[in-house]
Amino acid sequence: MKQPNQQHLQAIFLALASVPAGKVVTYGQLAAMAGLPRAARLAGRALRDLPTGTNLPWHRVINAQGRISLPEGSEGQHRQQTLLEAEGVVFVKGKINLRRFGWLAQDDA
DNA sequence: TCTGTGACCGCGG
DNA sequence: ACCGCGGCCACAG
Repeated sequence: MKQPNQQHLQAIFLALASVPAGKVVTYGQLAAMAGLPRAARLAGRALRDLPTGTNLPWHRVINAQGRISLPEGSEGQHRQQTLLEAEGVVFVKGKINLRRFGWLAQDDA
């Protein structure tokens, strides 16, 4: 019997745990950090399956457009934005400037 | 084995 | 800047 590849999810969670507060990463970057370059969707699935009371910084993961990937107006979306703002992340018109808050993307201006 | 689905990504129009 | 389309990876039926 074949059970879900928890190895990959494990790697993703590990990478996620290494993301510092006040910084964010995209699903694609997170997957890459976990050693899965083209598995952005897997990262998304991993977070979706994540339990509610997890201690992992799931909220520091956003899409490549600098936007929160949860349904607009959903509770999760609002909670994620609130958590990020509490860490100092700034939203401009619903979007985050990855140049400033992206962990891998070094800031400049 | 083949088809459909998803907290994604990047390119064009 | 918004929308649509194809591509990608892993999983479920």
